[in-house]
Amino acid sequence: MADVISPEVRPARKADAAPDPAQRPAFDVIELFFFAYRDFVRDADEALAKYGFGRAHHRVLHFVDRNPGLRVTELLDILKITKQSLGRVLRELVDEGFIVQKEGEADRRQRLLHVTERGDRLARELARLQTRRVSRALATAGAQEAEAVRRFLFEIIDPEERAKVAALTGARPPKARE
Amino acid sequence: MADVISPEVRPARKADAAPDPAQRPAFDVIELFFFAYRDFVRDADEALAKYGFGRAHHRVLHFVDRNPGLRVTELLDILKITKQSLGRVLRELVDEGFIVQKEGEADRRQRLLHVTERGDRLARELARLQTRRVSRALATAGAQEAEAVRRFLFEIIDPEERAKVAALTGARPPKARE
DNA sequence: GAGATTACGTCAGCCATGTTGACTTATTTC
DNA sequence: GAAATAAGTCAACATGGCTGACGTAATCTC
Repeated sequence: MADVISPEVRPARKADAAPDPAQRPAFDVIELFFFAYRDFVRDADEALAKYGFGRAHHRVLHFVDRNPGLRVTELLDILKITKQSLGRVLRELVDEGFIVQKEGEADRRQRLLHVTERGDRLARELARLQTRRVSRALATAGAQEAEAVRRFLFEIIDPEERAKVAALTGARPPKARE
Repeated sequence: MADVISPEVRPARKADAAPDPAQRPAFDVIELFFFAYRDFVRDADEALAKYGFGRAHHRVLHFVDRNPGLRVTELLDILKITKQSLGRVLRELVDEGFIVQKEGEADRRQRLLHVTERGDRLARELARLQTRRVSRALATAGAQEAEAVRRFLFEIIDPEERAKVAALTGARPPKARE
């Protein structure tokens, strides 16, 4: 391999110091976010592997556990994936007895999603693992700092999505903090 | 489909209120983290699509841009993926002229990674998009609150990884805050 | 009551990005 | 000179996204 060394080289590094601090790239937060998320999902991934499940199953199980009677359409809107993608993982969760679908009483087209006892156990075990990590990370934070973390995460979310997320998580509604 | 309604139903919801608040599941933070990350990567994903690139390319480009002369082994350790996975993505970035590899001077086995002018431009454009989102989210936060966010993200990371991340991001070193 | 719409499911095929395992080449280290 | 290291590559496979096209049952609307 003779052409490994290319004549085209990287220009000298630009100084990180831009005039306006708001315009200086937030490299630190960007990278921390990447590393934090990478490790955040790891606990659950390992636990899920025992069941032959993946991250996609976790998400479905989690939101169904937290929102019993959830409609399929609502779940699609939460996860922002297609019906076909959801279909696969949902079928597996139903087949393995973690989720059941109950016909809607008012609207019999609906297949309202509920976890089984088994599904509830797994969902809570996964939540426990992630809670342990979150609790440790917030252990040294005061109430105000913990609230600052929640607010930061909330405001990273697309503005049009916030009302929905607030309703789901119990976070304060958007714009309600002035 | 006659067996939609299963006899197995979900048990009555357990109250969220556990005795010890540290043991109560941190559903809010868990869910906010999921939604925040989902939207955080979206800006860049859209920009990358124009080049036929994906998230994997972004990660490589980002860390090479930030760490000129990075060794392949180091990059693998940062991304926590296999050599084969990286290989594909890296080859594409090299082929399209975003990254060049330079033989190490001290150790000629090394293929030190550098971005090209073009790679630098794209990396910075992507960083700009994510910085915009981060800046908005931190706009109402004070210095102490912004620091609380960084600390939270840092402490979500696996303890054994923190020293490395601190070195990369310039975050304060682990345990250095007492 | 007929027709449009909605809720849900499914078949088929494709793509991006991860994995394991085996092996090669060049170079450095001991 | 042998062993270890840095990097690359081939092949095969899994997961979880996607699009497009359809089907069925139920509800809504006029």
